[in-house]
Amino acid sequence: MQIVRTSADTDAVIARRLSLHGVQATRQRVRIASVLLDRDQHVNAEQLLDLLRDRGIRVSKATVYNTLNLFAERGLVRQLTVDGQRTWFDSNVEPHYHFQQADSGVLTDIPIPDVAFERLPPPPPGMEVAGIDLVIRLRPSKR
Amino acid sequence: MQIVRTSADTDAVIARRLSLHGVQATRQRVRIASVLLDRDQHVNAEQLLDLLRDRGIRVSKATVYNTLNLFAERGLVRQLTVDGQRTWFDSNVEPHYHFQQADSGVLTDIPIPDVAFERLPPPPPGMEVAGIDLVIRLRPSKR
DNA sequence: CTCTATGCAAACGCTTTGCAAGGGT
DNA sequence: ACCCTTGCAAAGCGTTTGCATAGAG
Repeated sequence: MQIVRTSADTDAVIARRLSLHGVQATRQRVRIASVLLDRDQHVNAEQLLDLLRDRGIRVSKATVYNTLNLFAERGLVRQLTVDGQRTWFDSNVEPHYHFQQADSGVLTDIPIPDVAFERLPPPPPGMEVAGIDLVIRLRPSKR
Repeated sequence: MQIVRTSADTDAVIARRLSLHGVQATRQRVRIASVLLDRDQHVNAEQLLDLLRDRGIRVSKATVYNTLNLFAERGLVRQLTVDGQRTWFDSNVEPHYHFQQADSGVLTDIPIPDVAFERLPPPPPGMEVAGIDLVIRLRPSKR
């Protein structure tokens, strides 16, 4: 079942969500959020810029970068480091892991319950675990 | 017990190692390898350049980059992606995982036997697992 | 009215590349 | 002798920043 909302409605909902994360709900940010947080996805700045343009939303590159970083800082998106080339942002902020296609770099979520650790090393003295990043790299199988 | 070799001896050993990996053993590459592959370490291009300078070895920045990429391609080092800012190279090419200090970015090896998976998701159809990257992010503990 | 966000272009940091000179086999 | 490597400087690419203008509360 698909949920359809008027754009005004959606914007208000988004604006409140931003406020709750301590982010001032400006026009650009609401527009960016409406595209970025619309569904679970992995995007980089350029792709987001394209997505916005596709919908006729004009936002400067600088604002896209600033907004992505701000959203990441405030927990609206998760910043991923999977290749050294660009920064990826994951609109799914729930803990989870990733598959990555070696060729294209495309990311796919792995839900937490799909992975279980039987043994993990204790953190060094004076340190605690801040998070676990697990990436399963994939390649096309031979047969 | 520490193994001590004459530098001439070492260079010959290194040169053979490079050849075995299909890398032509030029002067710069042997020098770089002697510093880089000397022990298990995680370095980026700039750090390697500094290490070389410390030993009075003059190599251009371009050559350091070219050589690191070549070594990675030929399996002499492993390329790591842990932050989006720079590329790290790990002289330990045996499979293993990493701790990463959130503040400094410093990497520490986690030996394979220290981690055991109880459950892992099957790769999607037509794909096979090329590798598993596991990074346990650390922060100073509160108490 | 004040403070923050936005857009633009320039600056930045890391990495790659074009080209001429030098080195390996 | 030929092909590969090296060094230098310039270019490239993703990202950040300075500053003037526009917008939010």
